Amino acid sequence: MSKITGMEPVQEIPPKVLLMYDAVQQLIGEGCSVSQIRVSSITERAGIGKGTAYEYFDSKEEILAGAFIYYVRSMAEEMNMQLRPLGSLREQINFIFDDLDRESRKKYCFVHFVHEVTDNSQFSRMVKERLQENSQTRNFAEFLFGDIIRQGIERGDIDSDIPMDYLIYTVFCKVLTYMMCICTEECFDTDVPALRGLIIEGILRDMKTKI
Amino acid sequence: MSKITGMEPVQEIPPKVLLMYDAVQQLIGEGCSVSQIRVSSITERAGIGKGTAYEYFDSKEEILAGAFIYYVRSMAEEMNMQLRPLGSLREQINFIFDDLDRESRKKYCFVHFVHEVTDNSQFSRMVKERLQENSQTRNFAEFLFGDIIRQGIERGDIDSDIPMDYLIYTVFCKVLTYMMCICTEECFDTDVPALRGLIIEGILRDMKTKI
Amino acid sequence: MSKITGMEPVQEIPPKVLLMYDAVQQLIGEGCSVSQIRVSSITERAGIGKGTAYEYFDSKEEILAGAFIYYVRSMAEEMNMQLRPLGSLREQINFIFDDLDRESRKKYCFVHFVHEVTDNSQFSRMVKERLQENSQTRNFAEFLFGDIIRQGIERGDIDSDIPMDYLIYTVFCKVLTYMMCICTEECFDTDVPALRGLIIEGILRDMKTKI
Amino acid sequence: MSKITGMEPVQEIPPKVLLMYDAVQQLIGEGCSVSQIRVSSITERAGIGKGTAYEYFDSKEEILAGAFIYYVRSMAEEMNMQLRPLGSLREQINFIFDDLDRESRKKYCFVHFVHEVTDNSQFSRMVKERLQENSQTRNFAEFLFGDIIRQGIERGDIDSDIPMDYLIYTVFCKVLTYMMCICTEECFDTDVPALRGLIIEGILRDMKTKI
DNA sequence: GATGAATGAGGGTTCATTCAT
DNA sequence: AATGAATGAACCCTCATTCAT
Repeated sequence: MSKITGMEPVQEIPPKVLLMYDAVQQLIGEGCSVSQIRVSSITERAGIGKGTAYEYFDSKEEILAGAFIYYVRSMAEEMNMQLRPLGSLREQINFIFDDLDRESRKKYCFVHFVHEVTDNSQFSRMVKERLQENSQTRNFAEFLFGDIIRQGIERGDIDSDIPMDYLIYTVFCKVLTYMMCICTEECFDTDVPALRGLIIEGILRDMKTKI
Repeated sequence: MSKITGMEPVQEIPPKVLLMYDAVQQLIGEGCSVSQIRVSSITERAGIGKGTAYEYFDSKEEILAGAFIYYVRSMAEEMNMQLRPLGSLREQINFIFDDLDRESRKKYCFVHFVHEVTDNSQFSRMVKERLQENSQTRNFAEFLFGDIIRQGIERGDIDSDIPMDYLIYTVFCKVLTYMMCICTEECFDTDVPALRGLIIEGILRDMKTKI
Repeated sequence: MSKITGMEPVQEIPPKVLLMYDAVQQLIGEGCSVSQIRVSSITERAGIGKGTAYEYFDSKEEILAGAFIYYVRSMAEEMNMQLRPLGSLREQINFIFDDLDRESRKKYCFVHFVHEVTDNSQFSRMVKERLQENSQTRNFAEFLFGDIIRQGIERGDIDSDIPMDYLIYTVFCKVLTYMMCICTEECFDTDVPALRGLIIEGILRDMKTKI
Repeated sequence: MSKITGMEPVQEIPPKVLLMYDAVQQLIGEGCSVSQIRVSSITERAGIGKGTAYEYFDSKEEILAGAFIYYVRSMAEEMNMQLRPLGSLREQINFIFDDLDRESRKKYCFVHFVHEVTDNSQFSRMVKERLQENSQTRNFAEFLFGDIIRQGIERGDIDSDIPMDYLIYTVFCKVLTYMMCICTEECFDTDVPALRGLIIEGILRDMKTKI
């Protein structure tokens, strides 16, 4: 049987695979680095047999790739669903930040996903290629934020003269900045709410400023 | 004997330990993920015996922690040495970006370092705490960019009303964004030079804009 | 339900079991060593479900035992059918050798069968005992070659003073010699046709020579 | 470090590797089929750690290949050492048969070795090629019996007009036949001593008979 | 009777760590 | 101090077997 890649339509993903994806997210959220994730910890969390993992995937690496790809896809979809109804870019960014505040698992998964696609490992390349092959978007930042930026342009919140790539990377970068603040706040006792305000103002300014 | 922590004064670091640090940087630069780095590959690169690694460090994790900490320390020192003489923040940022363009090893090491300090793993916490304990700076972003920002404020390039944390995180994340662009350009055919210009303008604007 | 042993009368063997026996022969003929044969590869070849195998057999070992036993039984029967009409021992041996030349699958199956009954493993013992229990012959060499030797004695081709065991082992050994030649000819570029002639002359001489 | 192949000069074989070779021979002699031999059972017998096996060999298959090759090499060497002083081919064959009678381990190892080189598996091919590459002999039968046959020709025991290949295969297969008799005697109550006599006479006759 | 998804015991292999030299 | 052969715990993966459908 052909194996799972992570690009399957959501409704076609077998339930046990969804349980595995969720287990990976839990483990990442709890601070396991990718190398510390064991196949057995995934299957135990998922409540399935170890052998079952290999019914759906060829290797541990494939499991992780599938889980990561599924994570970005569902994050992108979720954002589009929840953000579209909101009336302004400011509200949308606030919603994203609230979401990250609420669910630390999401935060760590996002950070990990960024790690996976920015190092130059074999695994990284594989995940990026697979994501690209099967979607219309050119990069994963566009995958995540392309829609709300296009909306913002239509709405007039965003200056249409600014190159799309810059807009996307700017939003991506500011979101990442906020995430770094909240990821390291216990260590570096940062005044997170203050920075949050500044970050949001920064985004809005960048989106409106002609170059 | 007490072991190496990565915080030793540079002149007190044994030559074999420096060889090991360099080996780690080489491996990261070549696309090894941290989990793929073996103690044996480090010692082979360093041209020393495997047992020797354990004369200086208690475990593989300590080796990596030492190498990472040394990397940030020497990057910070190097930046301060080379950037101080430059006359403006713009020139300083350009110098940093040129440096990253030139040496892909630095780029990947930096990205990896960021990974290590933004996930919530045991290892990450240990590295962050050790860096904090032994330096006057509050977080690693300040460790890297604190000096040039303070210089910019003195010089008048940067608005002194903006909170220090915001300035630091902004520079840090813009630099990170640029690195992500160049790390993923083979995959996502991004127009890197164009983005570079926009990112630099963005930094300068963020540094000058009263909130 | 009582399971298949390999000793069933041919017409009582269920069709799916025959498909499995054939699959085993195919796999052996293709160079799979017994340890490399998987239950799943047998059932896939046979075009049946994996679970079905366990309707007929208790274990993988039983499947292989059944297949081996069936193989020798049908080989013996086939030889007797085809060899009896031939007029001389020489013609009969030539027929056997032609047959082995034609079908490499037979050759490898025969070699494998010999392996199975000459090592001193548990499996080997089981196969030998089962074959003995259910046939009148005293050993598998007699099982295969007993009939043509008895024919040869009646016909006068073979000296009746020579002990039966010796006659049987001699034929067996010479057939095995020929098989070793053709099994290793690619490796050792042997002049097979020349050796074939010598081997046949050797058999005929051994069968006629008083001791 | 480059790994062990089984073709190393005897004095260069590390002691732990010799212990492993011996363990393999013990296990085979006790009736383990090759597939039943575990790396852990080899290392336990050898009294070494499991990891140590992989210091010397790349895989379990390599361990077995090395052990088999070493077995044939030392068998050949031993035979040449012990058989050369004997005055006639008859005495030499008798010596071989006595040896096999005495040490059942040798018998089973020999039979197993023959299995390994007569099936058409990947492993078989590898062992044969390796043996051929590194020795002057053309095939493994010559490897074992070439010397005593050449001696016999010089001495006049063997007719020099008979093709070498035939002589070699004949001796080889008669020896194999004897081994099969003694390997299966518990099962098939054969009169082994009687057969032994006949087999030896058969060999001598085959060696002297012009074609 | 037939199936194949699910299982988990068990094996091969890796690699951080030790320790005798 | 330096070494690297030896180790064995731990992990990935396979595959014979089961059982609900």
